[in-house]
Amino acid sequence: MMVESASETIRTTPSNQNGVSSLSSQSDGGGGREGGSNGDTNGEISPVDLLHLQQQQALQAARQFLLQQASGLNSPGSNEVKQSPVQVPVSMAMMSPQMITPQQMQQILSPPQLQALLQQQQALMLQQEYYKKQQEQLHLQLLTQQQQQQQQQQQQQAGKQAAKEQLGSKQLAFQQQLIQMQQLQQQHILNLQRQGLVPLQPTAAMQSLQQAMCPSDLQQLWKEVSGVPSSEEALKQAEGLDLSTNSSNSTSAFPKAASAHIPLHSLPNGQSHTPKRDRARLFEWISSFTKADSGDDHVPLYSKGSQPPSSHHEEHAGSHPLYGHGECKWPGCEALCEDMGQFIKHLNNEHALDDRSTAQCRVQMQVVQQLEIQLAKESERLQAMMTHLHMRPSEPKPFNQPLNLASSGSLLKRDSDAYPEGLPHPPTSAATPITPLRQGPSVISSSSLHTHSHSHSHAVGPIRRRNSDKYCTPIASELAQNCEFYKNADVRPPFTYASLIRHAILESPDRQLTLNEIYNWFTRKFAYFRRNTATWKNAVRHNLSLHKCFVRVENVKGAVWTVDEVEYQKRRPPKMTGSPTLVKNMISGLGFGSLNASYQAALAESSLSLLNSPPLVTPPSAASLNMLHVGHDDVSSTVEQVNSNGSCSPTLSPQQYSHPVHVKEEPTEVEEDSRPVSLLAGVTHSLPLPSDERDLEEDLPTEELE
DNA sequence: GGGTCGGTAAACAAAC
DNA sequence: AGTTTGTTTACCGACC
Repeated sequence: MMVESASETIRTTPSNQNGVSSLSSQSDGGGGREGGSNGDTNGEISPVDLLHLQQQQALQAARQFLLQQASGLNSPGSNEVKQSPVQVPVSMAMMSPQMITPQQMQQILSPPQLQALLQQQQALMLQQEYYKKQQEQLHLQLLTQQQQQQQQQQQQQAGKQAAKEQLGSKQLAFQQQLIQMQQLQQQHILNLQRQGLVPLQPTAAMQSLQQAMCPSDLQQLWKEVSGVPSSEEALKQAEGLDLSTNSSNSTSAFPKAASAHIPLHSLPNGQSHTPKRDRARLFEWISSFTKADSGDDHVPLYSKGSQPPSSHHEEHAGSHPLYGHGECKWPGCEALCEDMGQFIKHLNNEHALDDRSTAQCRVQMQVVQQLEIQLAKESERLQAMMTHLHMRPSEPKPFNQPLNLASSGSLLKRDSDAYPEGLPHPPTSAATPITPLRQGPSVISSSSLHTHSHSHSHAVGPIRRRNSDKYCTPIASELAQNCEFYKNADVRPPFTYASLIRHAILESPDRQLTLNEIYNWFTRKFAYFRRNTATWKNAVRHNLSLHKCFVRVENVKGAVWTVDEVEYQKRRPPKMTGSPTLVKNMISGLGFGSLNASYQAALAESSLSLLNSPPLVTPPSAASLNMLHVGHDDVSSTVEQVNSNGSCSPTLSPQQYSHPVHVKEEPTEVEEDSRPVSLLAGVTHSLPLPSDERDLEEDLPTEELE
């Protein structure tokens, strides 16, 4: 890594897109320096820098995250959901955080993971701030209240006993609130930090809600919930005892939800519309709602204990949906109640029908609604996935048909078209936080998934992921899913230059590109390649020349580069030619023998992120699955097949299209596609891992054709 | 420890 | 003349 960073600072080129390459600059000491001219190293902060920064933060979070995992940290008082702490490959978890460099992190974690971490961290920071404020406010209030009390006591000493008592009790309540607040905070922070691993928690739910709603919605919602002091509350406030409202934002009742993003816009109590007016109407509204959609109790979300759902708030003999583990499960409450009786009392006292309660109820309904929507979506997706997969076994060796070509493939293809050739592509949304929202959940990036063992050793910035490149990374799918990410985040893509180049070429309409077009493709697709142009361009050229699989073809207009698939395949020597059984074993092994654990972890993770990820985000789903089976290297299947307008016959063997030079024809490849099978095979019979996984990839195809 | 592979640096030449 | 493109060599680190 030293080498890399050093070299980066030293050379790099200013040149940018338009191929103004910089090779020349290398020789002349003067011209160099472009690093600066690139904008990233210069005084002002470029979008890229911002991204960098954010990535750093995310990485920090990731470290923390891993540390927690390693230490088996699990939320203490937590919920039923006993998530296994291992959601990340063990190897990663074992690493001591200090040993993980940002670059390692980048490579260890898939882009989606990074995104998630980033988001988490941001949310965490915001929350912490929020809590801090809350606490400060509470303390302040406590103090002032004490003063008031003292004054009152002095003034009207014996006088108003009653009033005093009232005050006292309120103060008590207040203190209790403070304590609760702290508890909440701690717990919530824990939750947040652990969210990547433990989904389906109140926090997660709230967060997803937040994310599902636009900030303004949330603001309004929270204003309604908290910002608007009711007439009674106003009174309390006069006494300095207000518990439910806080100066600026949100309420103490729902610190969790309020925190994360809202603070950004810190709702300055601008318009407190919807005053508590007629709570009667509110109540009506609510009850109509509950009738409408609550045949089922959603409450369980908040009841850590497994209380059998009892009909609406009816206090049942021994159980109540809002009561569990000696705590009140009213959102944000968690007051301790020794027994049911006490709880009922508490319920009636603290959560009576008032504005706050109704508002909270509304929020809860929103939460439920969101979750239901989400659930419906996910269910549907699951259904589709399952049906899709179940069909798989029937075609055990259909080479190439990576299951989901349709989805990822098409995506990918179009994507390329979207950009005019040679366009300088301004760092699109680089200025924004990595644009986590869109890409979302692709979660289990193949790389992360497959990178099990030695993956973390790619400490070095360089792509250098042999394994992934070889048999783990389906560039096509990975790119398809994370194309936005790579486009905007200054993260090095986990692919080798060769595979990237190949991808670029195959992705092109004619399956041939000029050098400059290749450059453009790189810069277009990867923010990372918008810097240090001299370096990577040199690498590209180097690769083009070095690898036989890249064939230079003289064209009318000059020279273009094409891919000789056969050669490309040769690069990795096929070890086992195919005994079907062997192959089969390999496949299964490939799919799951080695991946089993990580695969499952990834799966869990994916579902997790699903839950956590904002709906806005493209639903994770299919995509992630896609990667799983398309898990072969590079571009391959997706690109080829889809790209060729469906014209490509899946059954073609590499040999068949071996004309190096005029490529453009029907390409190809069948290669790796056997992977899909692997998924199934792996699932059904998880065999011991094969010795060398990559072989499969390449060999299969050939043999399959027979 | 040696081989392979991928990334990087750099020298050089030919073409533009 | 300067730049781009292409080739080649060398070195390093990671992985096997």
